[in-house]
Amino acid sequence: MAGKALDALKLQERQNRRDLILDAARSLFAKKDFRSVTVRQIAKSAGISIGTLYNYYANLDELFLDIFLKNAESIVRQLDRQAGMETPALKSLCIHYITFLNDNMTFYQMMGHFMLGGTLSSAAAERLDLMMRALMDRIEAGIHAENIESDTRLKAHALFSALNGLMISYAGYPGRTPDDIRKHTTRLAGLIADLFAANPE
Amino acid sequence: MAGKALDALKLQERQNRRDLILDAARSLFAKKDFRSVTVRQIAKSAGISIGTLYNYYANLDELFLDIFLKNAESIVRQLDRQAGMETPALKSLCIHYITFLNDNMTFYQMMGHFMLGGTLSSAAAERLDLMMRALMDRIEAGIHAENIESDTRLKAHALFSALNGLMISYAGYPGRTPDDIRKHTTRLAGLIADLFAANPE
Amino acid sequence: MAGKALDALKLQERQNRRDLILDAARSLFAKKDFRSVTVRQIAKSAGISIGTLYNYYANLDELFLDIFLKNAESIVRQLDRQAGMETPALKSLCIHYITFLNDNMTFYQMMGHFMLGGTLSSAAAERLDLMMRALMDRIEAGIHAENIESDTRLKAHALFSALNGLMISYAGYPGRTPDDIRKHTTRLAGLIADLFAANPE
Amino acid sequence: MAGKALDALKLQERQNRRDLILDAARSLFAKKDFRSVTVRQIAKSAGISIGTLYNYYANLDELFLDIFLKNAESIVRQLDRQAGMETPALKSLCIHYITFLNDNMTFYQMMGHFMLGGTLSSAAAERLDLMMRALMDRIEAGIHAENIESDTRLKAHALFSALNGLMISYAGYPGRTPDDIRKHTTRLAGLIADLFAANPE
DNA sequence: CATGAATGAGCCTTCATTCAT
DNA sequence: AATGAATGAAGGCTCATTCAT
Repeated sequence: MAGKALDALKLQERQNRRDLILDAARSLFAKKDFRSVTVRQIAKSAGISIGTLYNYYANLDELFLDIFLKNAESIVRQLDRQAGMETPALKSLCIHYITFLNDNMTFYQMMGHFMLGGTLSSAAAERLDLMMRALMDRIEAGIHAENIESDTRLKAHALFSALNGLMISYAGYPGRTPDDIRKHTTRLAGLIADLFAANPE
Repeated sequence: MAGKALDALKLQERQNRRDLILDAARSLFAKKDFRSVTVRQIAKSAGISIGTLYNYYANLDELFLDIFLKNAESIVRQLDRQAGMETPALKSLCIHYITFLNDNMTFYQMMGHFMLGGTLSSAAAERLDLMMRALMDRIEAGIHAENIESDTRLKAHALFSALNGLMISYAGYPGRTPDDIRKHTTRLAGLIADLFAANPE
Repeated sequence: MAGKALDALKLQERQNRRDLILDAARSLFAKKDFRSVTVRQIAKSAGISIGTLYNYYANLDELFLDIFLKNAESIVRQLDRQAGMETPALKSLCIHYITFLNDNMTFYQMMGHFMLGGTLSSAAAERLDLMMRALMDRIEAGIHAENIESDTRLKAHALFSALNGLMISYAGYPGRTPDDIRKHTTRLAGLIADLFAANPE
Repeated sequence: MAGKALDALKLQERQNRRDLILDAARSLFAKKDFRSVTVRQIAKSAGISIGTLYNYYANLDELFLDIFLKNAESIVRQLDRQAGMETPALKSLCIHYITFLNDNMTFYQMMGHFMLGGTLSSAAAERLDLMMRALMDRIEAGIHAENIESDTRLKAHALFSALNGLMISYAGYPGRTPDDIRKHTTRLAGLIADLFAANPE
């Protein structure tokens, strides 16, 4: 029993370390494109050696995936928290999500990285898939909340895509400030939500 | 006057060279992710030296931008050609565009590159902006064709984003073949087009 | 006196642990080149921690040397066992030895490691020297068995070298299977044995 | 024609550079085990950058192979030069070869590296094979010179192995000076040569 | 204009060994 | 005695860009 408790402690300690590394990496991502962040920088920023970092993550992509999934969990939790509290439900959900993307560009960049270019291990691919489904569930729930009954999963896919598309289309638009971007994408998210909510069946 | 003609000739010659390089790069992109293509490979594929390549392009990003814009021109031309020939107009346009993205993943990846991560010179940014506007004009025209009158530019933005989003959300989805992707994104594009065409004003 | 017995027990226990580690390492060498085996792998394979391994061996080279010497003991025992049982004695001995080398490439690679590149402590060097002499004694005995009387130690050296040389010259020869190697080296070992047995004094 | 001459010049220049790198590497090998020599050290010693080194050699193993083959060429030329000039021919050849090995331990270490552990490209394997055959031809010629007619190729293999074996068996023998080694291996080489020359058919 | 050799900072990753617990 | 996390120097290699010819 003591052994079990010890193991739990160790596991906790290990998770703490991983979180430390994760936070260090995230703080770097705030300053620059995540693809240009190096192992050295992350290790230094976390106050550990390079070797130690590799004790916790087999390679950079695993670390990146962990951050991505942490972020995804976070947005899922946020959506769950606000579900049913605001009306209209779908519009509120869309605006929450697009706000999240504006606040977490790294999440969005990583989505692009893993979805377009990445070479994922099958274990990693599964984790990614699972998380995407969880996210999609919330969006589908938002659609249900609008009393839409037909093709809800498909519509969730379409809506999810449409929101994601706002960022690739406008996030780095030359000559716009982050605040401009936020306003524009939020407005467009609202417009898109309305379209989906209108339910022209 | 002779000088002028000579200049024109030179300019033409220069453009020919650039086209040669462009085509070489494009043929490489067909085989592999554009971020993993090296200058050496492009030069070799174009049958010129690295130094010569740099006589025509100041750096890789300029070359990439050129390719991106060439692709954009191409899709604009395609949209112009099919405009008014097929009905329903907007749905046809959307499916054309998503088909183009499926066929030209490099275009899409570059859009992500420039919109999310890139550091463009202001001249380059302007060229990019101009081209995006031209593309947007066609989409707006498609919306007009559905007899939608209000907020057409905004809706064009929303629609453009929604279509782009399909790729980042589903291209590369683990376990799907390119053909699966194509079918799914085309279907979703149709659904999105219908929503926009429904015009619930 | 009780202390003495306890000491002996401890010593025995210690030796058991060393044997455990040795066997783990050997089983790894069967699968891959010994230079590419890591401390971590050996520890894991032995079911102990890295730290514990270092309680029993000051460094990797000491472990390697121990394995080498264990292997050497083994071949010496084999030669003793078959001595006088087969005729012609020398040829039989040579074929036994070359068979052993084919079956224990690690032994041979380690011989190369220690004889060509290694930096041995003087204690280690002495252990190595002792074992080589023991091996040489058996070869010299084989030469005596052919009624050769002159320069027998020198001839033992020459014969030992000649047999060792078969491996560096043919093991790993590009395009040959392990079985090809075994046949070729065995045949050559027979030829060499005949030359030494011919005794042209 | 000018182009051809220019090409030849360039080729020559390229070869000069490779020779420069080769010599730098060789001078390092004189001081330490060739496996512990690094790319950085070789580049520095050759007065060039790391990148430049890689312009001439795709990887370290290619460089090592080149050095090995250069050395092999050198011993082949030496054997050709002395062929027929000294008697007894075979003994002289053997002593020449063993002297060469004593003077060029790196050659011997590399032989071990490529024959035992190396991962050669097939092109490299072919170059290696060709050179080994050339060397073997000389040894076979030496056997012919002793009026031995039967199994000469096989005997060449055996003799070649026997000589190579002298080094792995004695080159690093603990407590011996290089001069001790040289004397002992030379003496044994003579003994071996006599055995082969005795031709007990 | 064309060439392509030269550059070298920078990349990710490995691994024998140590030492606080 | 046993542990295994931490270390960090060192490894081989890449590649956009420059510049002397």
